[in-house]
Amino acid sequence: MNRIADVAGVSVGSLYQYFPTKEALFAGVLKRHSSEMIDAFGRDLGDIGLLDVPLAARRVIASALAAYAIEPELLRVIVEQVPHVGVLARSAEFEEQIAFLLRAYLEHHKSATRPLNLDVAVPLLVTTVQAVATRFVLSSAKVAERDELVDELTTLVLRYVER
Amino acid sequence: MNRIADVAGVSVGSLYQYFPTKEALFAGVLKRHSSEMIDAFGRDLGDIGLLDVPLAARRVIASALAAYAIEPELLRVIVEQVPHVGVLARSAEFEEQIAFLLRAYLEHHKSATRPLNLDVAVPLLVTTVQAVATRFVLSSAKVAERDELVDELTTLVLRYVER
Amino acid sequence: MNRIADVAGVSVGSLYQYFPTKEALFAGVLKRHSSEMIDAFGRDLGDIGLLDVPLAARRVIASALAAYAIEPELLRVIVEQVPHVGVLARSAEFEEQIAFLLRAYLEHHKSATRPLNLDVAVPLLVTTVQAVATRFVLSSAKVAERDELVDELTTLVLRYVER
Amino acid sequence: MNRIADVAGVSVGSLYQYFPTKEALFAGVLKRHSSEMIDAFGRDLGDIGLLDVPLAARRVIASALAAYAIEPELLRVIVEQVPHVGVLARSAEFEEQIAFLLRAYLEHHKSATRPLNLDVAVPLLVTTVQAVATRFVLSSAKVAERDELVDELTTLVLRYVER
DNA sequence: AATGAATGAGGATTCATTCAT
DNA sequence: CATGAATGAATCCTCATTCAT
Repeated sequence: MNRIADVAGVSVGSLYQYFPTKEALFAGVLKRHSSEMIDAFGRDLGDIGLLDVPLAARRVIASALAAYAIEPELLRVIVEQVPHVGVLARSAEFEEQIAFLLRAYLEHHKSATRPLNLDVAVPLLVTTVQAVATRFVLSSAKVAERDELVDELTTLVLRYVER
Repeated sequence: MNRIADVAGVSVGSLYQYFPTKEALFAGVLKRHSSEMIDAFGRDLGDIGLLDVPLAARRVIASALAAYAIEPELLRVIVEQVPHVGVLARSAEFEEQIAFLLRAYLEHHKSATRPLNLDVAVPLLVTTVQAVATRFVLSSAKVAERDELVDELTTLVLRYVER
Repeated sequence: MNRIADVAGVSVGSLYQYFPTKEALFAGVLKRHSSEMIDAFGRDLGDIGLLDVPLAARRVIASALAAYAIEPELLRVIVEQVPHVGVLARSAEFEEQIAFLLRAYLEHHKSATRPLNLDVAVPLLVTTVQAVATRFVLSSAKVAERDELVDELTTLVLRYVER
Repeated sequence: MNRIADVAGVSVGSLYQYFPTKEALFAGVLKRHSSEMIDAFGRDLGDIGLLDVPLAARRVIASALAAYAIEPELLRVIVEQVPHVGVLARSAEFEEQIAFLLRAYLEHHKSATRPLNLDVAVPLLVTTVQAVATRFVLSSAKVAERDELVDELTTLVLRYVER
């Protein structure tokens, strides 16, 4: 906390005025990161209502990947250094959004997909996207490779839900 | 380290005779866990040479999930508490095994699958299985749900690779 | 460090705010002791410009002995307990002062002394005074004996340099 | 102690069979060093009965210096690293020998010297020789300089006792 | 006598948190 | 509200010593 205060250019005391605890501060950082991911995702996504399913899927996946990449250094620190925060809790809020969106979408296009148990399929797909996205960002791969990865992820998802 | 020694029923000094450092001890635990996962996986897998592709895939996935589940409490601690060890590195050895096996299998059955860039497809699938397995174990879901999850994962994988 | 903090009536943490390391604290104590010896010596010495050589020599030697005696307990601890600090380095700063003064004095009164190789004579005399002074202080001899010792040391030095 | 045992090629247990304590081991090393100094000194000294006083003095001083130099590395460790052993106690035995010899010599040649308080003069001279010898050895000066130092030390001593 | 694994008190250092100014 | 010196529990690690084999 002292080091953080130093870098932030304030005193420890001030830091504690805003965050009663180290964990609270971490939670704040995580929360802000989640929000920024959600915002970036929303902006990037645009209006997918007019797109057909394959294109919409690709757009969603590309936007999700982009969202995970907004702060690579922070993501790395979160994944590698922050204890007490399981992978599951890391970007919880963002994942909930994606899950909510995906579930709504799949329910709405029910007739276009094979019969799915959404309680299983949705977490499965969301976990997959989250894990692949995280690994991609942390591998610091070239941007060029992102398109190919998005293609494959899209294929994976589409083939899975297809009739 | 003192606490660990206490619980282990030995003195700190003895602990340090076997592990020169706290990190060394952690590394040892992780290594043993990896080995046990690999062993369990190998035993569980049995001979898949005689099975057709769908059954083989299901068996591999089921065995992998089971491997992740051999020590749920330890997996939870590893994922949630051990800093400096990214998700990616956590069960590195086990993942390498799976990746190696999968790549060999896909190369061998090349003609039975659509054309795949294995440098992308293999990490994609391995990451997926690892993430889903980890989440499943940590969610402490009932065993009954495992079969359904295995079915879905198998479907996901098979549909992804098939022509 | 904990014990020192206790005795000092502060917490370990505070101690570490002023001395980042145990060695730093030791260095600080040694430095202060050196400074105090130098100050005491300077005060005690007064103006020896007006004195003839024998009297000046006696005054210098007496002041040096007095300087070594300002903190007998500390001197004992320094000599007997502090490792990594050779006798030679112990009161390095003070000795340098004495050496500097002595060399200047001998150069200035060159004509009054026999020809001397100052690179040998100065360390010889300084080492002698330092060793005799230290031993005297640590022997906890009565003060009465100090005068006699000063007399003899003065004789030793004067006879050594005189024509 | 473990490290010492390793280097010595024995087990800690064996070490403790010969030295009940770390301090006892140090004492043993110191004692042996003293003895070796005494032996070397005796051999080097030879028969000074036939020499005149100046030559005898030079021989004694040269032999003393040589004795301090028999194990420079050990002397350095003793002086710089061994705590709980004051300068005074370091080569106690050897110094006692020198002191005994010097006192006997001065008493025997009483008529050839100025009147001396041997209780002051003997410790003074012995301390001087010991300090100068130690500093000389630890300064790792070239051997060539030893002769000059011996000359000066001899001059210092002879002029001090001369009528 | 030799061995060396086991012991555990001791000690240096860190760091989240408090609180008087 | 801000400051930052003070706090001290907690933690990692060392090393002299013991003792069963």
